[in-house]
Amino acid sequence: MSLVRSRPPIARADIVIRRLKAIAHLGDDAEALFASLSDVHSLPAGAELVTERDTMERPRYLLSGWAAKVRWLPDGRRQIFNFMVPGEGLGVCMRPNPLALSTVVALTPLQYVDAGPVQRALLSDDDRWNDLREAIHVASSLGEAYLLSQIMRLGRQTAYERLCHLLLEIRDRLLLVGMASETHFAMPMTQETLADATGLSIVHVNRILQQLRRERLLELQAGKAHLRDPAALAAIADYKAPQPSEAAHRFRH
Amino acid sequence: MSLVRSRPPIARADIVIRRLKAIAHLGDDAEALFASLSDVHSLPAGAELVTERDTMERPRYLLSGWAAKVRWLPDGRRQIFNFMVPGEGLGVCMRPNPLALSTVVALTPLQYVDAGPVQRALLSDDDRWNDLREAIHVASSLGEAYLLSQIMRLGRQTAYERLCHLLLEIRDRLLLVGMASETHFAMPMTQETLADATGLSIVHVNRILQQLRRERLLELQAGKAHLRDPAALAAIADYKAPQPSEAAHRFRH
DNA sequence: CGCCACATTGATCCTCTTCAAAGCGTGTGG
DNA sequence: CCACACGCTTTGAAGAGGATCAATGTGGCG
Repeated sequence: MSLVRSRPPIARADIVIRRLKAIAHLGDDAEALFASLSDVHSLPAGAELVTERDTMERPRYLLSGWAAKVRWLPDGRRQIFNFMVPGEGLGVCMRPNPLALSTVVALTPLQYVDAGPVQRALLSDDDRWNDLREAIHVASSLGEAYLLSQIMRLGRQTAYERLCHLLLEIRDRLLLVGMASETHFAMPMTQETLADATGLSIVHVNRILQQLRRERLLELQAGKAHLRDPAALAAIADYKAPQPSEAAHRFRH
Repeated sequence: MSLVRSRPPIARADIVIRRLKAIAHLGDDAEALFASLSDVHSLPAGAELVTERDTMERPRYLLSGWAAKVRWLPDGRRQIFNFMVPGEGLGVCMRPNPLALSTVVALTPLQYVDAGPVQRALLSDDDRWNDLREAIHVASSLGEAYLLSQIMRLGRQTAYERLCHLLLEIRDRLLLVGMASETHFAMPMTQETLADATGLSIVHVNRILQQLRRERLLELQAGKAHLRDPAALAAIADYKAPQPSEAAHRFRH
């Protein structure tokens, strides 16, 4: 597991602040806390950030690149539970998972920052961090919503619907951190990755993507996604965006 | 939504205590707190305990009967995210979900108890409830593990494997509260319910159950399940029980 | 140039769905 | 006590969605 500590941290936790501000209210103290995070690490594609059943190490925030929470069956079948996009946290929670429930794999080269200070703030009884706790709660709730969407896709949607739904979810997650527009975003995933996320075969993913292309609903090439008709895609997939901000308003008030 | 308050509460929260003690260490204070819960309600089969996107009301513990967290697609397709068996909690968490992420439906007539006092203890800053917080954390972590198992089943397992896996998981969850032996437990579910949980059609569930019966791996009739060869089932499904207790030991120490 | 990872295509197979009907058990009303 | 209805299970036949196998195409890169 080759950890490389970048001396002058190019990537900063700004993206994390952006995300948390998008889903909750974050005070100046909390913002300063994130801005002070500087223990940045890099990993190559394919590296494991976390190994299933290991004790969860230090909490982290992804600054750049993509990761996926995965599990394998003994015969090699792989399922992706969830993606991690920049700005999202890993093991940062009021409930520090003692044992990792899944392996986390880098899908691309990535950078993350150690969130030890955030974790300490969370677990302290200092009221100054109440808004931070709220934001983390909302983030955690969002994470659960993503898992439920995944179950819905896998259990009751067709291949066609699954892909539309997943792409819309990814767009919205990138939208939260300012890395997407309504119609365009970077998606550096192979079709194999998409297949492991949607529970399909590579070949079938390829064919469905071609269909979506033919129907002028989607372009997907060179790591760039272009949703040519987001409304149509949402109708196909019965896609509804989670409402984190509304949740934030009601919490603790 | 006909709520019936039973005057002399026949069902007590003993089963909740039993479950939490099985997955964590629970002090006398916490045990007394649960024992004092007395606001018991009953619901008929088919009633909704929680409606998706409603604000989450009072936290509860299921005392008897079965429930399921579900979501529907517009055309009527239904997916069950997770079951709830007696002893399990709903909305009891350091993170009180502001908006319910799924509808919760009573699969059988059931009883639950209002857990307002538990929630207040959790959110207080009284150190006396630290072990309670730990137990709730472990329970919440277990809940997430069940969601991940569900994703694995739906995404990458065959119908045959899914049913074996799900039945073993249910057995273990009932085992936690003393409502199952290694091989026998009550399972008052229709095949339709099983289908909605496994993402299969009713007809196919029926055929797979028959196959398991023919192979002398399983009996399932009159609401009773009999796993005739749990080891073989586990091998088929690559089933591994979650380890909540080990987790509990490491937490906060 | 040649290698490698990834995308694409065609053909065939099979798991699972759908549709339709018939059995079965239980509770209810006449 | 029987008739009937209703919910659930079971069975058969046909069809579709997706998997698998195998090969070819394509682009980046040492």
